[in-house]
Amino acid sequence: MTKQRIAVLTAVHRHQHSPAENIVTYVRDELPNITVQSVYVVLADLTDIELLRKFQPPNTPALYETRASDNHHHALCVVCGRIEDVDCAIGEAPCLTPSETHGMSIIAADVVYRGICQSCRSSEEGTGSPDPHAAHAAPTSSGLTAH
Amino acid sequence: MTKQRIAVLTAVHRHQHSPAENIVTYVRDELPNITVQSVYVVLADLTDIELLRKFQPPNTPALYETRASDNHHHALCVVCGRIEDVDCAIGEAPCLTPSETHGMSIIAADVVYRGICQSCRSSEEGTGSPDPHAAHAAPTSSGLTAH
DNA sequence: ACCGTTATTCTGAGTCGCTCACAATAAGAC
DNA sequence: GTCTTATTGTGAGCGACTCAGAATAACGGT
Repeated sequence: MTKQRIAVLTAVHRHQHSPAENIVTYVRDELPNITVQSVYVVLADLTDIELLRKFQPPNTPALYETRASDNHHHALCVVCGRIEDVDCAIGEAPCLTPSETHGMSIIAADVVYRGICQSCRSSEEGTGSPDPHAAHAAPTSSGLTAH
Repeated sequence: MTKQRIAVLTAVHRHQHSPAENIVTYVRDELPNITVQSVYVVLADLTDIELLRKFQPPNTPALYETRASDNHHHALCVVCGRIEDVDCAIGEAPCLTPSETHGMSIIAADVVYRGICQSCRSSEEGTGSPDPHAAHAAPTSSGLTAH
């Protein structure tokens, strides 16, 4: 447990669902000389130890969070990219009973809900045709992962 | 509807869950001069039209399949990387009722079941400690996406 | 059939996110 | 306080994909 690891862990703890690149900037507040590669290594190590969980949505760098051991899921706003944690819907192991597993023994199910978050929905109501480009262009006050 | 697009479509149809790179080689049986970039463009176009569906598991290039309109899911063997289609378990829209959506209106749920397929399970039974490295190293007789 | 317009494909370079090999450094054990 | 091992830092490199722009091919009208 080095100071770099603790710094990365607290950075992720404070900024859930952050990509590695953001973690670097957060950690550099404390350790200005830490390198990008070290952060990648530390993130991978902590993920192996299951102190962190890595979440890889499409078209996005991998995001890290500290809720690692419980098997929760994620809701992803397709407009602004916001991500929220979602607990299992149906009991403990929700989607763990697929209809036909082709002989596979299932370990876990990763669920990604795609939807539109409240703020994006209200800002789209005024617009005649919603402009998905605005989402990627300007993450205004709250960045993609800062909420 | 050009011959390139038809060739790509049939290639994906014949080789479900194939990455773009493999599609290139398949298509080149018919159109030896097609370029990698064209295949990428065609795959993106066909995905937009919803003639294809793009599936992006972690640590793997994007895979394409022709079952595009139905919202089915995938089971992924964590040892050999084999992928099987899985229909919805609980009714029509299985995991579409998360416990707390944080104000998001959910459009769809993508589910990835992680497990171990039958052949990997039987080959691991002999081994004292299962060696996950072998998985990435040698996809033995059946390649990662050829099954 | 010919021509023009638009969509599709090709060429070649470039980007992003991440990984690798290896040297330098720091942390814990004796 | 040294020694050994784990952790960081350095710098290059890779895979998968994207982009800008030129060349080509597919329709639609005459």
